Amino acid sequence: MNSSIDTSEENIRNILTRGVEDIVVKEHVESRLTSGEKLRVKLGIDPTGNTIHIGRAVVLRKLKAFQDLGHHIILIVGDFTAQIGDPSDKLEKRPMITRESIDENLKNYKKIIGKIIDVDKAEFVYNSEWLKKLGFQEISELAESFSVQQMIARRNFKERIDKGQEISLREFLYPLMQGYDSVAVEADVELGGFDQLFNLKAGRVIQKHFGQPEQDIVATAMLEGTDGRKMSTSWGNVINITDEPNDMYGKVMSLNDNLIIKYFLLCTDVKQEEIKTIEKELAGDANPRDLKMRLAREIVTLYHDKDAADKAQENFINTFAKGGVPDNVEIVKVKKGTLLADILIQKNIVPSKSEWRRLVEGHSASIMGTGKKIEDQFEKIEEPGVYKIGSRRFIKIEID
RNA sequence: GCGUAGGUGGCAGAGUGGUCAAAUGCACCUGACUGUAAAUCAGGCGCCCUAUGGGCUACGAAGGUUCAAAUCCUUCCCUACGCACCA
Repeated sequence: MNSSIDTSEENIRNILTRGVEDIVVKEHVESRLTSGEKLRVKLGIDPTGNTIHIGRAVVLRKLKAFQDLGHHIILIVGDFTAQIGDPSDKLEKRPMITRESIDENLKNYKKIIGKIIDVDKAEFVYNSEWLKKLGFQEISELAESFSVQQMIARRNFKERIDKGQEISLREFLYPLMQGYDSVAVEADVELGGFDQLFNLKAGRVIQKHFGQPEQDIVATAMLEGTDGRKMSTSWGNVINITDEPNDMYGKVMSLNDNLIIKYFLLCTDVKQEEIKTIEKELAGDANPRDLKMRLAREIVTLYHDKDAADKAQENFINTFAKGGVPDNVEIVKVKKGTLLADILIQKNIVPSKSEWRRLVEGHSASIMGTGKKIEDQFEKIEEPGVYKIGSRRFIKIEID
Protein backbone atom coordinates (compact mmCIF):
# COMPACT_ATOMS: atom_id res chain seq x y z
CA MET A 1 0.00 0.00 0.00
CA ASN A 2 1.36 3.36 -0.93
CA SER A 3 -0.24 6.22 0.91
CA SER A 4 0.66 8.74 -1.77
CA ILE A 5 -1.71 7.13 -4.21
CA ASP A 6 -5.11 8.68 -4.63
CA THR A 7 -7.74 5.96 -4.79
CA SER A 8 -10.85 8.07 -4.59
CA GLU A 9 -13.70 6.52 -6.45
CA GLU A 10 -14.65 9.67 -8.25
CA ASN A 11 -11.20 10.31 -9.64
CA ILE A 12 -10.84 6.76 -10.79
CA ARG A 13 -14.18 6.80 -12.50
CA ASN A 14 -13.25 10.04 -14.16
CA ILE A 15 -9.93 8.74 -15.38
CA LEU A 16 -11.54 5.69 -16.90
CA THR A 17 -14.44 7.40 -18.62
CA ARG A 18 -13.77 10.93 -19.62
CA GLY A 19 -12.45 11.20 -23.15
CA VAL A 20 -11.85 7.48 -23.17
CA GLU A 21 -12.78 5.53 -26.23
CA ASP A 22 -11.78 2.05 -25.19
CA ILE A 23 -10.22 0.22 -22.28
CA VAL A 24 -8.79 -3.20 -22.47
CA VAL A 25 -9.63 -5.17 -19.41
CA LYS A 26 -11.53 -2.44 -17.69
CA GLU A 27 -12.21 -4.32 -14.47
CA HIS A 28 -8.54 -5.10 -14.17
CA VAL A 29 -7.31 -1.51 -14.35
CA GLU A 30 -10.10 -0.44 -12.10
CA SER A 31 -9.12 -2.84 -9.39
CA ARG A 32 -5.46 -2.00 -9.69
CA LEU A 33 -6.16 1.70 -9.43
CA THR A 34 -8.27 1.06 -6.40
CA SER A 35 -5.64 -1.15 -4.82
CA GLY A 36 -3.33 1.75 -4.07
CA GLU A 37 -0.38 0.28 -5.93
CA LYS A 38 1.86 2.69 -7.71
CA LEU A 39 1.45 1.84 -11.36
CA ARG A 40 3.88 2.32 -14.17
CA VAL A 41 2.04 4.17 -16.86
CA LYS A 42 3.53 4.33 -20.31
CA LEU A 43 2.98 6.68 -23.20
CA GLY A 44 4.91 6.57 -26.40
CA ILE A 45 5.68 9.95 -27.85
CA ASP A 46 6.67 10.85 -31.32
CA PRO A 47 9.63 13.14 -31.28
CA THR A 48 9.25 14.23 -34.87
CA GLY A 49 6.78 17.05 -34.55
CA ASN A 50 7.78 20.39 -33.19
CA THR A 51 4.38 21.37 -31.87
CA ILE A 52 1.66 19.75 -29.84
CA HIS A 53 -1.91 20.41 -30.70
CA ILE A 54 -4.87 19.99 -28.43
CA GLY A 55 -5.78 16.75 -30.15
CA ARG A 56 -2.55 15.18 -29.03
CA ALA A 57 -2.99 16.89 -25.72
CA VAL A 58 -5.98 14.68 -24.96
CA VAL A 59 -3.83 11.68 -24.24
CA LEU A 60 -1.24 13.78 -22.46
CA ARG A 61 -3.92 15.16 -20.22
CA LYS A 62 -4.98 11.63 -19.48
CA LEU A 63 -1.41 10.84 -18.57
CA LYS A 64 -1.39 13.86 -16.32
CA ALA A 65 -4.48 12.53 -14.61
CA PHE A 66 -2.58 9.35 -13.77
CA GLN A 67 0.32 11.42 -12.57
CA ASP A 68 -2.01 13.39 -10.34
CA LEU A 69 -3.20 10.21 -8.74
CA GLY A 70 0.40 9.54 -7.84
CA HIS A 71 1.36 6.98 -10.42
CA HIS A 72 4.70 6.79 -12.13
CA ILE A 73 4.59 7.96 -15.69
CA ILE A 74 7.05 6.97 -18.35
CA LEU A 75 7.36 8.64 -21.71
CA ILE A 76 8.96 6.57 -24.35
CA VAL A 77 10.72 8.72 -26.86
CA GLY A 78 10.34 6.81 -30.06
CA ASP A 79 13.67 7.75 -31.52
CA PHE A 80 14.16 4.29 -32.90
CA THR A 81 10.65 3.76 -34.12
CA ALA A 82 10.54 7.20 -35.66
CA GLN A 83 13.10 5.99 -38.09
CA ILE A 84 10.57 3.61 -39.45
CA GLY A 85 7.41 5.60 -39.40
CA ASP A 86 4.32 4.57 -37.54
CA PRO A 87 1.65 3.53 -39.95
CA SER A 88 -1.18 4.04 -37.48
CA ASP A 89 -2.16 7.57 -38.27
CA LYS A 90 -1.26 7.68 -41.90
CA LEU A 91 -2.51 5.91 -44.88
CA GLU A 92 0.80 6.48 -46.51
CA LYS A 93 4.34 5.67 -45.76
CA ARG A 94 6.05 8.20 -43.61
CA PRO A 95 9.39 9.66 -44.37
CA MET A 96 12.14 8.53 -42.06
CA ILE A 97 13.65 10.97 -39.70
CA THR A 98 17.21 11.68 -38.70
CA ARG A 99 18.85 11.27 -35.33
CA GLU A 100 19.85 14.92 -35.03
CA SER A 101 16.40 16.28 -35.55
CA ILE A 102 15.06 13.93 -32.90
CA ASP A 103 17.45 15.27 -30.27
CA GLU A 104 16.65 18.78 -31.26
CA ASN A 105 12.95 18.14 -31.09
CA LEU A 106 12.98 16.47 -27.72
CA LYS A 107 14.35 19.53 -25.97
CA ASN A 108 11.66 21.57 -27.48
CA TYR A 109 9.07 18.94 -26.79
CA LYS A 110 9.83 18.74 -23.10
CA LYS A 111 9.34 22.42 -22.75
CA ILE A 112 5.96 22.28 -24.41
CA ILE A 113 4.82 19.15 -22.67
CA GLY A 114 5.59 20.85 -19.39
CA LYS A 115 2.43 22.84 -19.89
CA ILE A 116 0.51 19.66 -19.25
CA ILE A 117 2.47 17.20 -17.19
CA ASP A 118 5.05 17.57 -14.47
CA VAL A 119 8.16 16.86 -16.46
CA ASP A 120 10.39 16.58 -13.41
CA LYS A 121 8.41 13.73 -11.99
CA ALA A 122 8.17 11.92 -15.27
CA GLU A 123 10.63 9.46 -16.69
CA PHE A 124 11.85 9.92 -20.25
CA VAL A 125 13.54 7.08 -22.09
CA TYR A 126 14.72 6.55 -25.63
CA ASN A 127 13.54 3.31 -27.09
CA SER A 128 16.67 2.97 -29.18
CA GLU A 129 18.29 2.02 -25.89
CA TRP A 130 16.86 -1.47 -26.08
CA LEU A 131 15.59 -1.80 -29.61
CA LYS A 132 19.01 -1.23 -31.07
CA LYS A 133 20.33 -4.25 -29.24
CA LEU A 134 17.87 -6.74 -30.60
CA GLY A 135 19.33 -9.22 -33.01
CA PHE A 136 17.66 -11.18 -35.72
CA GLN A 137 17.04 -14.06 -33.38
CA GLU A 138 15.04 -11.97 -30.95
CA ILE A 139 13.17 -10.22 -33.71
CA SER A 140 12.19 -13.52 -35.26
CA GLU A 141 10.89 -14.70 -31.95
CA LEU A 142 8.86 -11.58 -31.50
CA ALA A 143 7.48 -11.91 -34.98
CA GLU A 144 6.32 -15.39 -34.12
CA SER A 145 3.64 -13.87 -31.92
CA PHE A 146 1.81 -12.25 -34.81
CA SER A 147 0.30 -13.53 -37.97
CA VAL A 148 0.27 -11.91 -41.36
CA GLN A 149 -3.52 -12.15 -41.29
CA GLN A 150 -3.62 -10.05 -38.17
CA MET A 151 -1.47 -7.42 -39.74
CA ILE A 152 -3.29 -7.12 -42.99
CA ALA A 153 -6.60 -7.03 -41.19
CA ARG A 154 -5.62 -3.70 -39.69
CA ARG A 155 -7.68 -0.94 -41.12
CA ASN A 156 -4.73 1.20 -42.21
CA PHE A 157 -3.01 -1.62 -43.94
CA LYS A 158 -6.15 -2.96 -45.44
CA GLU A 159 -6.98 0.36 -47.02
CA ARG A 160 -3.56 0.62 -48.49
CA ILE A 161 -3.74 -2.88 -49.83
CA ASP A 162 -7.11 -2.16 -51.39
CA LYS A 163 -5.70 0.92 -53.03
CA GLY A 164 -2.80 -1.08 -54.32
CA GLN A 165 -0.33 0.95 -52.31
CA GLU A 166 2.89 -0.48 -51.08
CA ILE A 167 3.42 -1.49 -47.50
CA SER A 168 6.95 -2.02 -46.45
CA LEU A 169 7.60 -5.13 -44.45
CA ARG A 170 9.30 -3.09 -41.80
CA GLU A 171 6.05 -1.33 -41.13
CA PHE A 172 4.76 -4.63 -39.89
CA LEU A 173 7.53 -4.55 -37.36
CA TYR A 174 6.38 -1.34 -35.83
CA PRO A 175 3.86 -2.85 -33.43
CA LEU A 176 6.48 -5.35 -32.34
CA MET A 177 8.81 -2.60 -31.38
CA GLN A 178 6.22 -0.55 -29.59
CA GLY A 179 5.14 -3.70 -27.84
CA TYR A 180 8.66 -4.49 -26.81
CA ASP A 181 8.89 -1.03 -25.28
CA SER A 182 6.26 -2.15 -22.81
CA VAL A 183 8.42 -5.08 -21.85
CA ALA A 184 11.47 -2.88 -21.43
CA VAL A 185 9.77 -0.50 -19.04
CA GLU A 186 7.53 -3.11 -17.47
CA ALA A 187 4.42 -1.09 -18.09
CA ASP A 188 1.29 -1.72 -16.08
CA VAL A 189 -0.83 0.56 -18.17
CA GLU A 190 -0.29 2.04 -21.58
CA LEU A 191 -2.07 5.08 -22.91
CA GLY A 192 -2.58 6.07 -26.48
CA GLY A 193 -4.99 7.50 -28.97
CA PHE A 194 -7.69 5.22 -30.25
CA ASP A 195 -5.86 5.03 -33.57
CA GLN A 196 -3.04 3.34 -31.68
CA LEU A 197 -5.14 0.52 -30.36
CA PHE A 198 -3.49 -2.12 -32.47
CA ASN A 199 -0.02 -1.15 -31.34
CA LEU A 200 -1.14 -0.93 -27.75
CA LYS A 201 -2.54 -4.39 -27.86
CA ALA A 202 0.68 -5.68 -29.34
CA GLY A 203 2.30 -4.69 -26.08
CA ARG A 204 0.13 -7.20 -24.25
CA VAL A 205 1.06 -9.99 -26.60
CA ILE A 206 4.73 -9.33 -26.30
CA GLN A 207 4.69 -8.90 -22.58
CA LYS A 208 3.01 -12.25 -22.33
CA HIS A 209 5.69 -13.73 -24.52
CA PHE A 210 8.27 -12.50 -22.04
CA GLY A 211 6.36 -13.82 -19.09
CA GLN A 212 5.31 -10.41 -17.88
CA PRO A 213 1.81 -9.54 -16.72
CA GLU A 214 -0.08 -7.94 -19.55
CA GLN A 215 -0.52 -4.22 -19.43
CA ASP A 216 -3.92 -2.62 -19.42
CA ILE A 217 -4.78 -0.19 -22.16
CA VAL A 218 -6.55 3.11 -22.03
CA ALA A 219 -7.26 4.47 -25.49
CA THR A 220 -8.39 8.06 -25.65
CA ALA A 221 -10.90 9.53 -28.07
CA MET A 222 -9.77 11.29 -31.19
CA LEU A 223 -10.43 14.97 -31.49
CA GLU A 224 -11.54 16.61 -34.70
CA GLY A 225 -10.05 19.87 -35.89
CA THR A 226 -11.89 23.15 -35.73
CA ASP A 227 -13.62 22.52 -39.02
CA GLY A 228 -14.78 19.05 -38.08
CA ARG A 229 -12.29 17.19 -40.19
CA LYS A 230 -9.42 15.19 -38.81
CA MET A 231 -7.04 17.43 -36.96
CA SER A 232 -3.99 17.87 -39.06
CA THR A 233 -1.40 20.56 -39.35
CA SER A 234 -1.65 20.54 -43.08
CA TRP A 235 -5.37 21.25 -42.94
CA GLY A 236 -4.81 24.35 -40.85
CA ASN A 237 -7.56 23.31 -38.45
CA VAL A 238 -5.25 22.81 -35.54
CA ILE A 239 -5.05 24.55 -32.20
CA ASN A 240 -1.56 24.29 -30.81
CA ILE A 241 -1.06 24.42 -27.10
CA THR A 242 1.66 26.95 -27.66
CA ASP A 243 -0.56 29.34 -29.59
CA GLU A 244 -0.74 32.88 -28.32
CA PRO A 245 -3.81 33.62 -26.20
CA ASN A 246 -5.58 35.78 -28.76
CA ASP A 247 -4.88 33.30 -31.47
CA MET A 248 -5.96 30.36 -29.40
CA TYR A 249 -9.13 32.09 -28.35
CA GLY A 250 -9.96 33.00 -31.90
CA LYS A 251 -9.39 29.49 -33.12
CA VAL A 252 -11.72 28.06 -30.53
CA MET A 253 -14.34 30.58 -31.56
CA SER A 254 -14.07 29.42 -35.13
CA LEU A 255 -14.96 25.93 -34.01
CA ASN A 256 -17.91 24.17 -35.56
CA ASP A 257 -20.87 24.42 -33.23
CA ASN A 258 -21.44 20.72 -33.09
CA LEU A 259 -18.00 20.13 -31.61
CA ILE A 260 -18.51 22.32 -28.58
CA ILE A 261 -19.43 19.57 -26.17
CA LYS A 262 -16.70 17.27 -27.33
CA TYR A 263 -14.13 19.98 -26.83
CA PHE A 264 -15.42 20.72 -23.36
CA LEU A 265 -15.12 17.07 -22.53
CA LEU A 266 -11.70 16.40 -24.00
CA CYS A 267 -9.92 19.70 -23.69
CA THR A 268 -11.03 21.26 -20.44
CA ASP A 269 -11.34 20.39 -16.78
CA VAL A 270 -14.93 21.53 -16.58
CA LYS A 271 -16.84 19.00 -14.50
CA GLN A 272 -18.89 16.49 -16.35
CA GLU A 273 -22.12 17.45 -14.62
CA GLU A 274 -21.56 21.00 -15.67
CA ILE A 275 -20.96 19.93 -19.23
CA LYS A 276 -24.32 18.20 -19.12
CA THR A 277 -25.90 21.51 -18.21
CA ILE A 278 -24.09 23.22 -21.06
CA GLU A 279 -25.35 20.52 -23.37
CA LYS A 280 -28.90 21.28 -22.33
CA GLU A 281 -28.40 24.97 -22.83
CA LEU A 282 -27.05 24.31 -26.27
CA ALA A 283 -30.07 22.24 -27.15
CA GLY A 284 -32.23 25.06 -25.83
CA ASP A 285 -32.09 28.59 -27.08
CA ALA A 286 -28.70 29.57 -25.77
CA ASN A 287 -26.47 31.32 -28.25
CA PRO A 288 -23.71 28.85 -29.12
CA ARG A 289 -21.38 31.77 -29.35
CA ASP A 290 -21.58 32.36 -25.63
CA LEU A 291 -20.88 28.75 -24.80
CA LYS A 292 -18.00 28.80 -27.18
CA MET A 293 -16.66 31.84 -25.43
CA ARG A 294 -16.76 29.94 -22.21
CA LEU A 295 -14.91 27.09 -23.90
CA ALA A 296 -12.31 29.41 -25.31
CA ARG A 297 -11.72 30.93 -21.88
CA GLU A 298 -11.26 27.52 -20.35
CA ILE A 299 -8.76 26.42 -22.93
CA VAL A 300 -6.74 29.60 -22.90
CA THR A 301 -6.66 29.52 -19.10
CA LEU A 302 -5.34 25.99 -19.21
CA TYR A 303 -2.36 26.75 -21.43
CA HIS A 304 -1.77 30.33 -20.35
CA ASP A 305 -3.63 31.77 -17.39
CA LYS A 306 -6.86 33.36 -16.37
CA ASP A 307 -5.59 36.82 -16.97
CA ALA A 308 -4.56 36.00 -20.51
CA ALA A 309 -7.94 34.43 -21.10
CA ASP A 310 -9.73 37.54 -19.93
CA LYS A 311 -7.66 39.70 -22.19
CA ALA A 312 -8.13 37.40 -25.14
CA GLN A 313 -11.85 37.47 -24.62
CA GLU A 314 -11.93 41.23 -24.39
CA ASN A 315 -9.87 41.43 -27.51
CA PHE A 316 -12.14 39.06 -29.33
CA ILE A 317 -15.30 40.94 -28.41
CA ASN A 318 -13.70 44.17 -29.32
CA THR A 319 -12.36 43.00 -32.65
CA PHE A 320 -15.03 40.74 -34.00
CA ALA A 321 -18.24 41.38 -32.15
CA LYS A 322 -17.89 45.14 -32.14
CA GLY A 323 -15.73 45.47 -35.21
CA GLY A 324 -12.99 47.20 -33.30
CA VAL A 325 -9.24 46.91 -33.48
CA PRO A 326 -7.33 44.02 -31.93
CA ASP A 327 -4.94 44.99 -29.18
CA ASN A 328 -1.86 43.59 -30.81
CA VAL A 329 -1.92 45.46 -34.09
CA GLU A 330 1.39 46.11 -35.63
CA ILE A 331 2.30 49.76 -35.82
CA VAL A 332 4.37 51.27 -38.60
CA LYS A 333 5.59 54.78 -39.10
CA VAL A 334 5.71 55.96 -42.64
CA LYS A 335 6.14 59.15 -44.59
CA LYS A 336 3.10 60.83 -45.94
CA GLY A 337 2.51 59.90 -49.54
CA THR A 338 4.00 56.42 -49.30
CA LEU A 339 2.32 53.84 -51.45
CA LEU A 340 0.06 51.81 -49.19
CA ALA A 341 0.65 48.66 -51.21
CA ASP A 342 4.38 48.81 -50.54
CA ILE A 343 3.90 48.94 -46.81
CA LEU A 344 1.44 46.07 -46.79
CA ILE A 345 3.72 43.85 -48.79
CA GLN A 346 6.74 44.81 -46.78
CA LYS A 347 4.88 43.93 -43.60
CA ASN A 348 3.60 40.66 -45.03
CA ILE A 349 0.01 41.68 -44.58
CA VAL A 350 -0.49 41.01 -48.24
CA PRO A 351 1.66 38.57 -50.18
CA SER A 352 1.86 40.32 -53.54
CA LYS A 353 0.69 43.32 -55.47
CA SER A 354 -1.57 41.15 -57.54
CA GLU A 355 -3.22 39.91 -54.39
CA TRP A 356 -3.55 43.45 -53.14
CA ARG A 357 -5.18 44.53 -56.39
CA ARG A 358 -7.77 41.80 -56.05
CA LEU A 359 -8.51 42.74 -52.48
CA VAL A 360 -9.05 46.33 -53.46
CA GLU A 361 -11.30 45.29 -56.30
CA GLY A 362 -13.27 43.23 -53.81
CA HIS A 363 -13.72 46.28 -51.58
CA SER A 364 -11.98 44.52 -48.74
CA ALA A 365 -9.72 47.28 -47.52
CA SER A 366 -10.76 50.22 -45.43
CA ILE A 367 -9.59 52.71 -42.87
CA MET A 368 -11.21 51.97 -39.54
CA GLY A 369 -13.43 54.52 -37.97
CA THR A 370 -13.66 56.68 -41.06
CA GLY A 371 -15.79 54.34 -43.09
CA LYS A 372 -13.43 55.03 -45.93
CA LYS A 373 -12.96 52.17 -48.36
CA ILE A 374 -9.80 51.98 -50.33
CA GLU A 375 -10.77 51.83 -53.97
CA ASP A 376 -7.47 52.54 -55.62
CA GLN A 377 -4.66 50.03 -55.61
CA PHE A 378 -2.22 52.92 -55.88
CA GLU A 379 -3.64 54.62 -52.82
CA LYS A 380 -1.05 56.74 -51.07
CA ILE A 381 -1.00 57.11 -47.36
CA GLU A 382 -2.33 60.53 -46.46
CA GLU A 383 -3.77 59.98 -43.03
CA PRO A 384 -2.82 57.94 -39.99
CA GLY A 385 -5.18 55.27 -38.76
CA VAL A 386 -5.84 51.60 -38.54
CA TYR A 387 -6.11 50.03 -41.94
CA LYS A 388 -8.19 46.91 -42.13
CA ILE A 389 -7.65 44.41 -44.89
CA GLY A 390 -10.23 41.68 -45.12
CA SER A 391 -11.80 40.66 -41.87
CA ARG A 392 -8.80 39.92 -39.76
CA ARG A 393 -5.77 41.70 -41.07
CA PHE A 394 -4.95 45.02 -39.47
CA ILE A 395 -2.11 47.48 -39.47
CA LYS A 396 -1.82 50.75 -37.66
CA ILE A 397 -0.15 53.43 -39.66
CA GLU A 398 1.33 56.53 -38.17
CA ILE A 399 2.71 59.42 -40.12
CA ASP A 400 6.37 59.97 -39.51
C1' G B 1 16.84 -6.67 -64.60
C1' C B 2 12.46 -6.85 -68.15
C1' G B 3 7.65 -4.94 -69.25
C1' U B 4 3.53 -1.55 -68.60
C1' A B 5 1.31 2.93 -66.95
C1' G B 6 2.55 7.48 -65.22
C1' G B 7 5.08 12.30 -63.36
C1' U B 8 0.45 18.93 -64.56
C1' G B 9 -0.90 24.56 -59.96
C1' G B 10 -1.44 23.48 -52.01
C1' C B 11 -3.93 18.49 -53.06
C1' A B 12 -6.91 15.39 -56.36
C1' G B 13 -7.39 15.30 -61.48
C1' A B 14 -8.59 16.97 -67.04
C1' G B 15 -5.81 18.53 -71.17
C1' U B 16 -1.97 15.02 -75.76
C1' G B 17 0.95 20.78 -81.19
C1' G B 18 -1.74 27.03 -81.42
C1' U B 19 -8.22 29.33 -78.73
C1' C B 20 -3.58 26.95 -71.96
C1' A B 21 -1.67 30.76 -66.64
C1' A B 22 -3.95 25.41 -68.00
C1' A B 23 -11.26 22.32 -67.19
C1' U B 24 -13.39 20.39 -62.70
C1' G B 25 -13.49 19.21 -57.42
C1' C B 26 -11.27 20.09 -52.57
C1' A B 27 -8.52 23.56 -49.74
C1' C B 28 -7.62 28.79 -49.48
C1' C B 29 -8.87 34.35 -49.88
C1' U B 30 -12.70 38.23 -50.34
C1' G B 31 -17.83 40.16 -50.34
C1' A B 32 -23.08 39.42 -48.86
C1' C B 33 -25.90 37.07 -45.06
C1' U B 34 -25.34 35.84 -39.64
C1' G B 35 -25.02 34.39 -33.71
C1' U B 36 -18.03 33.95 -33.60
C1' A B 37 -18.68 30.03 -36.82
C1' A B 38 -21.07 26.64 -40.25
C1' A B 39 -24.32 26.39 -44.39
C1' U B 40 -25.71 29.28 -48.69
C1' C B 41 -24.93 32.73 -52.65
C1' A B 42 -21.36 35.89 -55.48
C1' G B 43 -16.37 36.89 -56.91
C1' G B 44 -11.21 35.58 -56.76
C1' C B 45 -7.21 32.15 -56.53
C1' G B 46 1.39 32.40 -60.53
C1' C B 47 4.24 37.08 -60.55
C1' C B 48 5.03 42.01 -62.46
C1' C B 49 3.45 46.42 -65.18
C1' U B 50 -1.40 52.82 -63.24
C1' A B 51 -3.59 47.56 -67.30
C1' U B 52 -10.66 45.73 -69.88
C1' G B 53 -4.13 45.63 -72.56
C1' G B 54 1.20 43.97 -72.07
C1' G B 55 5.38 41.19 -70.18
C1' C B 56 7.75 37.25 -67.46
C1' U B 57 7.98 32.47 -65.12
C1' A B 58 5.42 27.63 -64.92
C1' C B 59 2.99 21.40 -66.59
C1' G B 60 9.61 15.81 -63.23
C1' A B 61 15.07 17.51 -65.33
C1' A B 62 18.18 18.68 -69.44
C1' G B 63 18.50 19.09 -74.53
C1' G B 64 16.05 19.04 -79.49
C1' U B 65 12.12 19.51 -83.61
C1' U B 66 8.63 23.63 -84.89
C1' C B 67 6.64 30.14 -86.78
C1' A B 68 4.36 27.82 -82.19
C1' A B 69 5.30 22.56 -77.18
C1' A B 70 2.13 20.80 -70.89
C1' U B 71 1.30 18.37 -75.59
C1' C B 72 6.19 15.59 -80.62
C1' C B 73 11.57 13.45 -80.30
C1' U B 74 16.19 12.11 -77.30
C1' U B 75 18.62 11.25 -72.77
C1' C B 76 18.20 11.27 -67.63
C1' C B 77 15.66 11.15 -62.80
C1' C B 78 11.47 9.50 -60.04
C1' U B 79 6.72 6.67 -58.81
C1' A B 80 3.21 2.70 -59.17
C1' C B 81 1.85 -2.00 -61.02
C1' G B 82 3.12 -6.80 -63.27
C1' C B 83 6.91 -10.38 -64.37
C1' A B 84 11.62 -12.26 -63.35
C1' C B 85 15.59 -13.01 -59.70
C1' C B 86 15.96 -14.86 -54.52
C1' A B 87 13.62 -20.67 -54.57
